[in-house]
Amino acid sequence: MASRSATVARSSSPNARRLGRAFFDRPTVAVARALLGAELWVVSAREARGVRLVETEAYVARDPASHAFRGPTARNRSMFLAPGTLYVYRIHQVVCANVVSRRGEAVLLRAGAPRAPLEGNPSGPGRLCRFLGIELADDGTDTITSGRIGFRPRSRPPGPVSLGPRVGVSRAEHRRLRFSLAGDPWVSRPRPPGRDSR
DNA sequence: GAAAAGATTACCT
DNA sequence: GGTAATCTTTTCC
Repeated sequence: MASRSATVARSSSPNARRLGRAFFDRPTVAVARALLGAELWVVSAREARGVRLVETEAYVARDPASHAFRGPTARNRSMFLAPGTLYVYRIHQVVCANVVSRRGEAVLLRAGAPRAPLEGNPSGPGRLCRFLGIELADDGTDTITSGRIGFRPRSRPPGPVSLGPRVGVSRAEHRRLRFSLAGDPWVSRPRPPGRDSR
Protein backbone atom coordinates (compact mmCIF):
# COMPACT_ATOMS: atom_id res chain seq x y z
CA MET A 1 0.00 0.00 0.00
CA ALA A 2 2.78 2.33 0.79
CA SER A 3 4.22 1.63 -2.63
CA ARG A 4 0.86 2.16 -4.26
CA SER A 5 0.27 5.59 -2.74
CA ALA A 6 3.84 6.52 -3.54
CA THR A 7 3.19 5.62 -7.13
CA VAL A 8 0.13 7.81 -7.23
CA ALA A 9 1.94 10.71 -5.65
CA ARG A 10 4.79 10.39 -8.10
CA SER A 11 2.54 10.02 -11.09
CA SER A 12 3.66 12.22 -13.94
CA SER A 13 0.15 12.63 -15.29
CA PRO A 14 -0.81 16.27 -14.96
CA ASN A 15 -4.43 15.27 -14.42
CA ALA A 16 -3.66 12.86 -11.63
CA ARG A 17 -4.92 15.30 -9.02
CA ARG A 18 -6.73 18.12 -10.69
CA LEU A 19 -10.17 19.60 -10.28
CA GLY A 20 -12.14 18.52 -13.34
CA ARG A 21 -14.98 19.93 -15.40
CA ALA A 22 -17.65 18.52 -13.10
CA PHE A 23 -16.22 20.39 -10.12
CA PHE A 24 -16.86 23.73 -11.82
CA ASP A 25 -20.12 22.74 -13.50
CA ARG A 26 -22.14 23.40 -10.38
CA PRO A 27 -23.97 26.36 -8.89
CA THR A 28 -21.46 29.19 -8.54
CA VAL A 29 -21.93 29.60 -4.82
CA ALA A 30 -21.08 25.92 -4.32
CA VAL A 31 -17.94 26.30 -6.44
CA ALA A 32 -16.86 29.42 -4.56
CA ARG A 33 -17.16 27.62 -1.25
CA ALA A 34 -15.59 24.38 -2.45
CA LEU A 35 -12.54 26.20 -3.81
CA LEU A 36 -11.52 27.27 -0.31
CA GLY A 37 -8.54 25.14 0.66
CA ALA A 38 -7.90 24.04 -2.92
CA GLU A 39 -4.60 24.83 -4.57
CA LEU A 40 -4.17 27.07 -7.59
CA TRP A 41 -0.88 26.47 -9.37
CA VAL A 42 0.83 28.29 -12.19
CA VAL A 43 3.87 27.15 -14.12
CA SER A 44 6.00 29.99 -15.44
CA ALA A 45 9.23 29.87 -17.39
CA ARG A 46 11.23 30.18 -14.20
CA GLU A 47 9.30 28.14 -11.66
CA ALA A 48 6.04 26.63 -10.50
CA ARG A 49 4.11 28.42 -7.82
CA GLY A 50 0.98 27.57 -5.94
CA VAL A 51 -1.29 28.98 -3.29
CA ARG A 52 -3.94 27.51 -1.03
CA LEU A 53 -7.07 29.53 -1.74
CA VAL A 54 -8.51 31.23 1.33
CA GLU A 55 -10.95 33.78 -0.11
CA THR A 56 -13.37 33.79 -3.06
CA GLU A 57 -16.39 35.69 -4.33
CA ALA A 58 -19.33 34.47 -6.41
CA TYR A 59 -20.69 36.46 -9.37
CA VAL A 60 -23.96 34.93 -10.44
CA ALA A 61 -26.65 35.24 -13.10
CA ARG A 62 -28.72 38.44 -13.13
CA ASP A 63 -26.18 39.90 -10.71
CA PRO A 64 -25.81 43.65 -11.35
CA ALA A 65 -22.30 43.55 -9.88
CA SER A 66 -21.17 40.90 -12.38
CA HIS A 67 -19.19 41.82 -15.48
CA ALA A 68 -21.52 39.51 -17.39
CA PHE A 69 -24.64 41.37 -16.30
CA ARG A 70 -25.22 42.98 -19.70
CA GLY A 71 -24.28 39.93 -21.72
CA PRO A 72 -21.10 38.99 -23.60
CA THR A 73 -18.66 41.75 -24.54
CA ALA A 74 -15.08 41.80 -25.75
CA ARG A 75 -13.79 41.85 -22.20
CA ASN A 76 -15.98 39.25 -20.55
CA ARG A 77 -16.28 36.69 -23.35
CA SER A 78 -14.35 34.11 -21.30
CA MET A 79 -17.15 34.10 -18.76
CA PHE A 80 -19.30 32.40 -21.37
CA LEU A 81 -16.89 29.56 -22.11
CA ALA A 82 -16.71 26.11 -20.49
CA PRO A 83 -16.71 25.57 -16.73
CA GLY A 84 -13.14 25.78 -15.47
CA THR A 85 -12.13 28.51 -17.91
CA LEU A 86 -10.12 31.40 -16.51
CA TYR A 87 -11.52 34.91 -16.86
CA VAL A 88 -8.77 37.49 -16.33
CA TYR A 89 -9.46 41.21 -16.48
CA ARG A 90 -7.63 44.39 -15.70
CA ILE A 91 -8.72 46.98 -13.15
CA HIS A 92 -6.71 50.15 -12.65
CA GLN A 93 -3.18 48.87 -12.60
CA VAL A 94 -3.63 45.24 -11.72
CA VAL A 95 -5.20 42.09 -13.09
CA CYS A 96 -7.69 39.85 -11.32
CA ALA A 97 -8.58 36.25 -12.07
CA ASN A 98 -11.88 34.39 -11.98
CA VAL A 99 -12.75 30.82 -12.81
CA VAL A 100 -15.96 30.15 -14.74
CA SER A 101 -18.56 27.96 -13.10
CA ARG A 102 -21.67 27.89 -15.22
CA ARG A 103 -22.21 29.94 -18.32
CA GLY A 104 -22.03 33.63 -17.58
CA GLU A 105 -21.10 33.07 -13.94
CA ALA A 106 -17.71 32.98 -12.25
CA VAL A 107 -15.77 32.95 -9.00
CA LEU A 108 -13.30 35.74 -8.27
CA LEU A 109 -10.12 34.38 -6.69
CA ARG A 110 -9.44 36.95 -4.00
CA ALA A 111 -6.67 35.57 -1.82
CA GLY A 112 -4.42 32.61 -1.17
CA ALA A 113 -1.83 31.43 1.28
CA PRO A 114 1.71 30.87 -0.03
CA ARG A 115 3.55 27.63 0.68
CA ALA A 116 6.15 29.58 2.62
CA PRO A 117 5.20 32.84 4.32
CA LEU A 118 8.25 34.70 3.05
CA GLU A 119 7.57 33.71 -0.55
CA GLY A 120 5.40 36.75 -1.14
CA ASN A 121 1.94 38.16 -0.53
CA PRO A 122 -0.99 36.63 -2.44
CA SER A 123 -3.60 38.34 -0.26
CA GLY A 124 -5.93 40.34 -2.51
CA PRO A 125 -7.08 39.61 -6.07
CA GLY A 126 -4.42 41.78 -7.66
CA ARG A 127 -1.65 40.53 -5.42
CA LEU A 128 -2.71 36.93 -5.99
CA CYS A 129 -2.23 37.28 -9.74
CA ARG A 130 1.03 39.14 -9.37
CA PHE A 131 2.30 36.48 -6.98
CA LEU A 132 1.44 33.62 -9.32
CA GLY A 133 2.39 35.41 -12.53
CA ILE A 134 -1.12 35.38 -14.00
CA GLU A 135 -1.41 37.92 -16.82
CA LEU A 136 -4.06 39.21 -19.18
CA ALA A 137 -2.74 36.73 -21.73
CA ASP A 138 -4.00 33.93 -19.48
CA ASP A 139 -7.58 35.04 -20.06
CA GLY A 140 -9.51 32.14 -21.57
CA THR A 141 -7.17 29.42 -20.27
CA ASP A 142 -8.89 26.09 -19.69
CA THR A 143 -7.68 25.04 -16.25
CA ILE A 144 -8.79 21.45 -16.82
CA THR A 145 -6.41 20.90 -19.73
CA SER A 146 -3.79 23.64 -19.43
CA GLY A 147 -0.22 22.70 -18.61
CA ARG A 148 0.35 26.15 -17.16
CA ILE A 149 -2.55 26.78 -14.80
CA GLY A 150 -4.69 24.36 -12.83
CA PHE A 151 -6.44 23.58 -9.56
CA ARG A 152 -5.69 20.76 -7.15
CA PRO A 153 -8.24 19.41 -4.67
CA ARG A 154 -7.78 20.39 -1.07
CA SER A 155 -5.97 17.76 0.92
CA ARG A 156 -7.83 18.21 4.16
CA PRO A 157 -11.11 19.66 5.41
CA PRO A 158 -10.92 23.45 5.23
CA GLY A 159 -12.36 24.37 8.62
CA PRO A 160 -15.03 27.01 9.31
CA VAL A 161 -16.03 29.24 6.41
CA SER A 162 -16.97 32.89 6.84
CA LEU A 163 -19.64 34.45 4.66
CA GLY A 164 -20.03 38.16 4.05
CA PRO A 165 -20.59 40.96 1.56
CA ARG A 166 -18.33 41.26 -1.46
CA VAL A 167 -15.51 43.77 -1.57
CA GLY A 168 -15.36 46.83 -3.78
CA VAL A 169 -18.71 46.39 -5.49
CA SER A 170 -21.18 49.26 -5.63
CA ARG A 171 -24.20 47.28 -6.72
CA ALA A 172 -25.88 44.40 -4.91
CA GLU A 173 -23.40 45.13 -2.16
CA HIS A 174 -25.68 43.56 0.43
CA ARG A 175 -25.45 40.10 -1.08
CA ARG A 176 -23.31 37.76 0.98
CA LEU A 177 -21.37 36.08 -1.79
CA ARG A 178 -17.87 36.34 -0.35
CA PHE A 179 -16.39 33.23 1.20
CA SER A 180 -13.24 32.91 3.26
CA LEU A 181 -11.52 30.59 5.68
CA ALA A 182 -12.41 31.92 9.12
CA GLY A 183 -9.47 33.47 10.89
CA ASP A 184 -6.96 32.78 8.14
CA PRO A 185 -4.23 35.46 8.20
CA TRP A 186 -4.11 35.65 4.40
CA VAL A 187 -7.74 36.69 3.96
CA SER A 188 -7.62 40.14 2.38
CA ARG A 189 -10.36 41.75 4.47
CA PRO A 190 -10.49 39.93 7.79
CA ARG A 191 -13.49 42.01 8.83
CA PRO A 192 -16.06 42.43 6.10
CA PRO A 193 -17.48 45.94 6.21
CA GLY A 194 -20.84 46.00 7.88
CA ARG A 195 -22.22 42.82 9.11
CA ASP A 196 -20.98 39.59 10.41
CA SER A 197 -19.75 36.36 9.07
CA ARG A 198 -20.99 32.82 9.10
C1' DG B 1 -15.62 60.45 -30.48
C1' DA B 2 -15.76 61.82 -25.52
C1' DA B 3 -16.55 60.80 -20.77
C1' DA B 4 -17.33 58.11 -16.81
C1' DA B 5 -16.64 54.18 -14.01
C1' DG B 6 -14.24 50.80 -11.91
C1' DA B 7 -14.60 42.97 -8.71
C1' DT B 8 -7.53 47.58 -6.55
C1' DT B 9 -3.59 48.97 -4.26
C1' DA B 10 -0.24 51.97 -2.14
C1' DC B 11 0.60 55.76 0.32
C1' DC B 12 -1.13 59.99 2.55
C1' DT B 13 -2.81 62.46 6.94
C1' DG C 1 -9.65 56.35 7.31
C1' DG C 2 -9.23 58.88 2.81
C1' DT C 3 -7.51 59.54 -1.78
C1' DA C 4 -4.51 59.50 -5.92
C1' DA C 5 -2.62 56.64 -9.44
C1' DT C 6 -3.63 55.10 -14.08
C1' DC C 7 -5.76 52.97 -18.15
C1' DT C 8 -9.03 49.91 -20.29
C1' DT C 9 -13.79 48.92 -21.18
C1' DT C 10 -18.20 50.46 -21.55
C1' DT C 11 -21.59 53.80 -22.18
C1' DC C 12 -23.55 57.92 -23.84
C1' DC C 13 -24.13 61.90 -27.14
